[in-house]
Amino acid sequence: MNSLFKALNDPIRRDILKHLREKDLTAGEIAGLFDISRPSISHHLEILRHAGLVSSEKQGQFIMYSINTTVLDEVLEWIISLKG
Amino acid sequence: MNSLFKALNDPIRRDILKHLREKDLTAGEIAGLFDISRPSISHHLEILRHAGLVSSEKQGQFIMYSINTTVLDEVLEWIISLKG
DNA sequence: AAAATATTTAGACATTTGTCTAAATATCTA
DNA sequence: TAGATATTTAGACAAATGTCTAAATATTTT
Repeated sequence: MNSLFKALNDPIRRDILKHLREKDLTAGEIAGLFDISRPSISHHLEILRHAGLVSSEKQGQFIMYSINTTVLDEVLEWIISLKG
Repeated sequence: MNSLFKALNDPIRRDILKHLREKDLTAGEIAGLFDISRPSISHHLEILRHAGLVSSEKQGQFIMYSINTTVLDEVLEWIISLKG
């Protein structure tokens, strides 16, 4: 729960998720979409991965990232229960 | 959007919202529910207020806080659009 | 095998965040 | 009007966060 809200609390990470919604992307492709360094993107991806929001798979020398939205159900339920 | 995710990214603030869901509370009553200082609670309340998640009304020497869940619709829509 | 490419890890650094104590402001009560 | 109560504001400080450059690891290509 904590790691989910934490992962969502950054505009770059939210933007990464929006892009991954369209299609899977390699770390390099994701880095190319933003004006920050590759190591910084790598760090953001690790936070998203730790929250379960993305998964990664090594494909040769590339690493392909995909979104996993099922963990967001927990957030949805939390918010909905608050709106009750 | 940013201030909303930021406000939600703290367990104490999320807990304050859960309590306010039950009934309106004064700043002092809220402070009594947690093991941190009154100024810290005051600071958390200011962040929630800034995000539009709570509103406050002065009642004599007290300040009564209420939850406002309508701003959460924006978050809900963001998440749902991500789940597509 | 060496060079090139893709990505992460390590370490440094400035900014933001959450907490505290002390002081200020406002309201109520004797 | 004093004193008590409720809350915030101000300022300090440690910890967390986001960024960077340099170096390490792994894979592909020549």
